[in-house]
Amino acid sequence: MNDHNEIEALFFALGEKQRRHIFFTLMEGEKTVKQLAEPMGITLTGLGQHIKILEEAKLVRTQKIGRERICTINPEGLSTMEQFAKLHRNLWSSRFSALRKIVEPH
Amino acid sequence: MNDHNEIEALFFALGEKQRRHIFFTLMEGEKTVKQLAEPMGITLTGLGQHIKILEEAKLVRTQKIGRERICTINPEGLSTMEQFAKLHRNLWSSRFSALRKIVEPH
DNA sequence: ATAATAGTTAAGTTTAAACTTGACTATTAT
DNA sequence: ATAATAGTCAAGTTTAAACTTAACTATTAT
Repeated sequence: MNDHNEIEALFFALGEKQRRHIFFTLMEGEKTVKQLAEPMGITLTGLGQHIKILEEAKLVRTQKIGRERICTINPEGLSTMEQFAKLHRNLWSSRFSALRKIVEPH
Repeated sequence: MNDHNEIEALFFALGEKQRRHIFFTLMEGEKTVKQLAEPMGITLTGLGQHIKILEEAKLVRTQKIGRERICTINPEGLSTMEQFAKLHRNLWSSRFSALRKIVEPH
């Protein structure tokens, strides 16, 4: 399943506090690697590693303009997350109502 | 913000491979701590620690019946996740369309 | 009553992954 | 041309959190 790896990458990426912070910062508008790293008190290398993980999860997009890398939100990740949550909530509740039919027959 | 801590707990919980596996296993039906731990090749203690984190994230519910602890899915976590994804996707796309208005005025 | 089973708690160990360093490239500014 | 800036890469260090052990409680089975 290709879909499964996408979900794995998504939860892995947002499972880390600093990456969640980067994501929420980018929600307010695009930023360079430098602009993200500085207020976090983290090296450019460290930030670059986080960005790569967020990109793999399709939560962030980047483009290199001149010597700087501009980072923006990629809505695809959030969309995948919404689909996932919706699907599994529905799967579970249909299973639950099937159970109710057995436990409470009439 | 109370809401923010809920999200933090949610992503932290699902950010770990073993906990995602526990979650997907419970989607198929309720299991005891023992039943979850054994096929994973992990101690009851280790599993108990994961379950506690999943409970705090409202992804799992447990009840102790006799000497065993029954674990089931708590749909509240998935619901919170869906709301979160929907809200932020909308926030971002409204910001994006505002940007398009400036960049492409007519 | 005793043994076995299921789980819990505190404390220590191990490991994955977060983070840094140092050497490097590419771009922009002086 | 040179210096400064922004970022990258490989390799090593550090840390958070995953995991275990050992001693314990509570419940069920013999």
